[in-house]
Amino acid sequence: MPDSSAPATSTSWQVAPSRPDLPALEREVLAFWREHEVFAASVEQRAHGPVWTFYEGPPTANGRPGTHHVEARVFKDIFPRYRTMKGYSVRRKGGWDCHGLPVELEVEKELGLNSKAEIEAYGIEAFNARCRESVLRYVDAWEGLTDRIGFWLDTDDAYRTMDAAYVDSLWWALKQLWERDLIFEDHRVTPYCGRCGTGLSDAEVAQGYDQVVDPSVFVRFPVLEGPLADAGASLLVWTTTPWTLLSNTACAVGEHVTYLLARTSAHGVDDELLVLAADLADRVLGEDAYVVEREVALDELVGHHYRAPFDLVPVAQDQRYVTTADFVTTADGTGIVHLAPAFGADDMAVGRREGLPVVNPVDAEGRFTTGPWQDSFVKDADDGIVADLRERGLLLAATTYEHTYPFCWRCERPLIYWAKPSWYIRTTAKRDELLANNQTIDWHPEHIRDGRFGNWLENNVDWALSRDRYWGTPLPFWRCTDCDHVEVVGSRAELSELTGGDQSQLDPHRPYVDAVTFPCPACGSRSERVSQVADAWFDSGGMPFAQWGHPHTGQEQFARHYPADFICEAIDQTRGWFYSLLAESTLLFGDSSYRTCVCLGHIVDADGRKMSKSLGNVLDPWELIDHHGADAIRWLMFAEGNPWVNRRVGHGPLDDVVRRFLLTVWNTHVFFTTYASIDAFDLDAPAPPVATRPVIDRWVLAELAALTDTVDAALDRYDVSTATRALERFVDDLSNWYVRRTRRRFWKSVAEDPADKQAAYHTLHACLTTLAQLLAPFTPFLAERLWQDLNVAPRDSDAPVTVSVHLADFPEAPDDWRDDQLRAAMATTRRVVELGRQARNDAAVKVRQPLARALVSVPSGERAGLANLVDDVADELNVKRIELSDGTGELIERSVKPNFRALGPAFQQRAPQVAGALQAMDADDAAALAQTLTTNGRATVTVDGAEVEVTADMVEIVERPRTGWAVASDATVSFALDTSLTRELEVEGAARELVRAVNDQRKAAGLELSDRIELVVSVQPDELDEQLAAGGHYDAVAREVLATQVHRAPVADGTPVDLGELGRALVAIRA
RNA sequence: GGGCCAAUAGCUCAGUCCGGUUAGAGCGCACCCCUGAUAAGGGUGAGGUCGAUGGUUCAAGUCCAUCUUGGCCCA
Repeated sequence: MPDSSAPATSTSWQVAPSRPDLPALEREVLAFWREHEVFAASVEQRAHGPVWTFYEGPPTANGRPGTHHVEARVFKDIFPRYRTMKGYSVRRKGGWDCHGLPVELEVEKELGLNSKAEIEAYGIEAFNARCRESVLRYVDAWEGLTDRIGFWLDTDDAYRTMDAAYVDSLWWALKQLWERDLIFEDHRVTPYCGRCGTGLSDAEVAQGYDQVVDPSVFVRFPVLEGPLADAGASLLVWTTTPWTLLSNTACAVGEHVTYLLARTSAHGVDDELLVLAADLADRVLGEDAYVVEREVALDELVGHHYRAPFDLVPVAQDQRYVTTADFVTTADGTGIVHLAPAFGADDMAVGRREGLPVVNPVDAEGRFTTGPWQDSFVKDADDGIVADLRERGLLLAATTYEHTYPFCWRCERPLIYWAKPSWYIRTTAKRDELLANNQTIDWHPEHIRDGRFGNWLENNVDWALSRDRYWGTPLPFWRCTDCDHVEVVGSRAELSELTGGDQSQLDPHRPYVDAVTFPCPACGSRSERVSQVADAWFDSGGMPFAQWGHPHTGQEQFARHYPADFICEAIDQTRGWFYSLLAESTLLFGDSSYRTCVCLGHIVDADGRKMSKSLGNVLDPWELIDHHGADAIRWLMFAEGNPWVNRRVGHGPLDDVVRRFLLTVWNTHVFFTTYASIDAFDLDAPAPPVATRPVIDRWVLAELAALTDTVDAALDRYDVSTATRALERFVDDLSNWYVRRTRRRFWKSVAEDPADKQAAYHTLHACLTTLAQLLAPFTPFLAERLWQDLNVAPRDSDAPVTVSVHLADFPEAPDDWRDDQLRAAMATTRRVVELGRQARNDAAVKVRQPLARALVSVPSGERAGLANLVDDVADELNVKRIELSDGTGELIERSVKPNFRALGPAFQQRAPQVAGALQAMDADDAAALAQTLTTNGRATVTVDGAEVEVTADMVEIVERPRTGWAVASDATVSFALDTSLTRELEVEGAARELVRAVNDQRKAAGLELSDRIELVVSVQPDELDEQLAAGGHYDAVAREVLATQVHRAPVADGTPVDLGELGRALVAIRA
């Protein structure tokens, strides 16, 4: 890297190495950024620009970052970089999510602890200290990776959800919610491990499902009221958890289920009457083993009481009645569902609606607290319970049922669903606002809004806020031990007032905060903090205000940075951070805390499989970066597929990116710096006005202008796919058309045409510098290196030196670059060249062999544009003269191609017939039609005996050469090549052959591009030698191969050159 | 069981919002060309029932309905 602190001189072109070590190059760039504090400067420079806000969704730093984290982090980087270059003030405050069960579990594992009891025995103070330490342990690893992938994030200024000021803010928020009556306490059914004494998170439960065989029992619940009772009927109820029958408080039927009264003697009781779902009677009672007495209407069931199988736990008999629930189906069981609100989330929901009691005879270890099975683990009591039911004649049948059931991932014991007292946020009260605010968010992809996220909001349930854990934001709820008055504390300052002591230095974590008590404001008795901590999602959802300590501190920052213009996370955050952010901002501030949200898909391996430890296909991001470089990974993430579908990452795809894209950019760059260095190209030399430059220069600048517009517009709407596709396309155009076509302008000597050479240098330089700017948000390392090498810093001492591309503005193309007509014309030209190559190939005539002429036909609309570019076609194809058909020549045959877009609407049902008639025209008719359309703009055509009128836009006249030449055509363009050779052409071809041979030798001899040589050549037969000399071809060869002298003399050590039928030569070079 | 997404060449993906008559690219494969960007470049070829069925339409990869398969989320 050139030392950019020293002003570059006009001749100090650093020649880029042709085989770059991209990771090493990136490390140099990182050092450069560090040394010049480029990140800070890029923010500082825009300090007075309009504010554009990004919120960092805080990762949990208690484990090493993986490749999937790289994905999110490069997307979090690209848009802030882009906005910064567009002049916005973009602060990138980092953040770390510090609390939560995963952290605790990690520490438990380290300490060998297995239950809450063991944690408490170990001591909450020491345990939480370990948690704090554990969270910070990997911050270094995260910061290292963040830095290495070029994610510019201010980690020095990062917020941490465990900081006291952050917790203070959350307390404020909770107090706000409490004062608005949006917080309440109720029972919550959670998956629970009795042995570990802890509830499990959904994620934990998800990893512990197993196939089990459970009891499947059908139980009679005698009806106590109404005609069914008079007839002696029983409800038939099914369960796979007999132990919950002790807590039965109601039964549920489905509103859309048909029930019937069945009479059967097949199950141990003669002539008994049972109520069950019609659809299930065959399956449960056995086909032909019952008779249908009648259908049972829903209102014969709903509201009627029954006798529950157990009465061990006191329940008002009034509670045991039938109600409805929408989750009742006829997929399993009997269509009548037994409800035990303490042990099922659905049951609890119905129970809450009906005001049913929570009957819970089970202790925190999962054992019965009462009855004959007291002290048994509930699942172990199932057999006894079933036996008891059988004895009492209540059991109709007992079989087994195989299904998946959750187990504790830690101790492998079956989980139970168990009601615990919990604190809730009443989000359901604000459901309509949540839905309305969701509509204001610009989702990418769009379908998240009304799909996954919208549906989730539609079915909103109250947010279960509390966790019975240790390492989290303690709920600031103090409850009076006497009168149960709850006081919610909004900050440590408030706590100071309440306690009458200074709590400003209090660590607001357990156990310290648990020790703080104060006199109950209601009765003066003693208030103690409730034991729970907050769901860690509440922490991260509060980051818009809590990261600044708002409202206790940082109110201005909060006002300046609320809401976020942009957030970005993987799609699994819909119910996580995306929700907690929206819920908290809606409840607290009434709006959404983010305007745009980009949801990313997941990263999968090169074979499309999920990365998992068990498959052994987890990719260490460092391994990928060290091998391919960060830019390669970044480009892969941006360019490969859609951001929101799963993307494949691996060595193969990364190799591809490097070869196909990064090295193509690099090779072009190498090409430029190589020649700029040889020629000591002076950037300060006045650039020829664009309008005066050769057409190929104007073309590439027109493409560059279009590219700039495309990338700008795409990034503005968060569309990286369009942007990367356009960039790949341009790089290919630049490398494989512009440079290919202009190569010789760089290596020919300055004296030949100084202005042309200046134009070429300035044009390619503009392309590369603009490309560097456009690439800066995508591949910041490569872009920086290009920028540095290209000496873009102005050298007159007054101008400020733009030391980094990341301090530059996002490019805007000057108007004099734009030329869409030229772009279209060049597209046609390239198509013509393609066909020309095909024609040469088919005729087996080498491109080195000059040919006299070719005839080209294109649609009339493209003729004018192509006319300006035929020289390029001639040169590229090594044809002396390209004749462009003017549509009238004898050699042209015409046919008609219908344009359905215009024909369809005009002729409707008859369109196919009209099209058919047009296509069927012979060459003469087509020529006549073309003539009429050209003069009148309309013409009549006979279709099925009737005349119809067609207009010029309905047909395309296609021309094809009518020669015996080598022809290649596509739908609308034809290329006919005259392959006949004259002696002159053959001799010229021989000269070209010599040039190639000499250049081969130059290369073999390891000569530099600019080294001069002397050439010794001996051509046989003499006649050919004479003709080469007479035609001036030896002079031409000398110019091409930089030979100062050409000796036509015998060479003993010469290399033979086969000139085909013309003869042969021996050549040798002398340095 | 519900919701969302996906399905186009051997592989990875564009194209679908806004319908238009030879469905593209890259990689891979085969053959050929080029040889001063060369770990490149160019040409040709093989390879497609655009997941299935039905519908709308003059016209469907594209719009509608149903279904199949896979993925994610929820239950």
